[in-house]
Amino acid sequence: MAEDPQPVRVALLNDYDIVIQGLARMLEPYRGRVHLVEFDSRLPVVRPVDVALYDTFAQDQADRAGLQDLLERGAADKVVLYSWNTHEALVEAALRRGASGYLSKGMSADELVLALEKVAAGERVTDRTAYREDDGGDWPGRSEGLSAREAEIVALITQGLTNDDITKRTYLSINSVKSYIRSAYRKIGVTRRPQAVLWGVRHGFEPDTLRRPGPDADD
Amino acid sequence: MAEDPQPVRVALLNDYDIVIQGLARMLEPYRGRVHLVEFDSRLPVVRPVDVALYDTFAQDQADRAGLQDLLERGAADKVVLYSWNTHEALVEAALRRGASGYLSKGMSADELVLALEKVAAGERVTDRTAYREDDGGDWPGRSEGLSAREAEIVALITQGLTNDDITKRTYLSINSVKSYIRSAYRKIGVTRRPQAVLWGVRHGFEPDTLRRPGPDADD
DNA sequence: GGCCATCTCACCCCCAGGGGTGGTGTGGGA
DNA sequence: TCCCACACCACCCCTGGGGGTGAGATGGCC
Repeated sequence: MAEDPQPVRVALLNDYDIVIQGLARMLEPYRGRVHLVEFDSRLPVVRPVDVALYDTFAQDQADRAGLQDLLERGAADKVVLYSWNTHEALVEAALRRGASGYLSKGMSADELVLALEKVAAGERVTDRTAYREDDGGDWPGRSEGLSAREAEIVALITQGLTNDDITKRTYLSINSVKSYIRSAYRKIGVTRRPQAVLWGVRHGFEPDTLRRPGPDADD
Repeated sequence: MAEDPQPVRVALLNDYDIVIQGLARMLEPYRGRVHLVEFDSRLPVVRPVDVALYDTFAQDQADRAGLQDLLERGAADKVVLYSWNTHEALVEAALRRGASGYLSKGMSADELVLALEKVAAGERVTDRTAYREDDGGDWPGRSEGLSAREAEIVALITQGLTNDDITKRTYLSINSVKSYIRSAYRKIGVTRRPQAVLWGVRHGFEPDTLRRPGPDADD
């Protein structure tokens, strides 16, 4: 490791600031190897970074979206997807669209940092470890008892998507989506979608539009 | 009129401040006869007034609600309903529940002021003039092209009510409710209820919780 | 081992909602 | 007179959504 003494400059991307904050907390112990330069929700990265880490919670899985839209010109040329959706087809689609890596949320923080370093060094890295909630990160609704998946479904409902839209966004079957809706509704105490939307609006499930410097920004 | 030189002290009540402001603008030219003392959204009247004028836009029509809950003890003992719902049964129910008057939004401002003066003088006043939008007042969504009735329906949707709930709140048939929904959705550019809820949240259709002194308050 | 949580999925049934069509009445403006 | 807007209503049909039941897999804890 002595051959790569420069920390990797990283931007964290997701539409929910709480998700970014959770990721930043996960990477906090590794600030000697990873510099957190910028956090962006629905805004492109403007500061120069080595890697943009895009958490796919409740948003495009990069199977359609243009990855280059995530970055201002010159900010970076490496985008890494960080997701719990690790279907092989999805991973391949993202790589075909120019992603420099596709990492599973099932990785430990240590593994994640190592993977970021590899990507910064020019490798293309993929990992499909099964996701488990113990592995760090944060999401809206966690303090209200929602699992990560339930929270993602509620976030997509709060964005106004139909169940069918949600199947396409999450790569789940309609039956799985309905199951998550059922369990989530029980936890948040609603029975109809308009109620769920209102609950989501009032509990931080609307996407943020926000750019913030990370602790290691040069500003 | 020389026999009643004291202006009537009035509080205006409705869950949407824009509705209160519209009503206040309507009464503005009559400030010599009507003192606007307090404006309350979802909070009880605390300042002493002669009459509390309760606009029923998108809320209980006082057919069930306790009118006394609208007032702090000692604030006033006269509540007047101001509504475009003028079914005879509804008027009677409200009077039975202690309302001191039931006034139609179809009245002119002049007529409204006269009626308030009568109520303050101890009379029980009812008016069932047919409603027309030209007659003053304001509502959320007006600048977006919604009629008063369409706006009320959208407000109730934004509050999370089902269509059946709305029939009970508005005294309309389910088919009328659906018709209003159709026309409102066309105007605001949505096709599903969750979208309508989000639109409503973003366009001032969530109820306010607010108490404000009127221009004539003694504070 | 059992239990629980989470993820994922299937199937059945019914309700809530929304598209469409059509209609009546009132009032105002050209 | 016609047209438009608004209020109000009916009926038809279909979609979107949500309740229920059941199942499988994994992992962690007692």
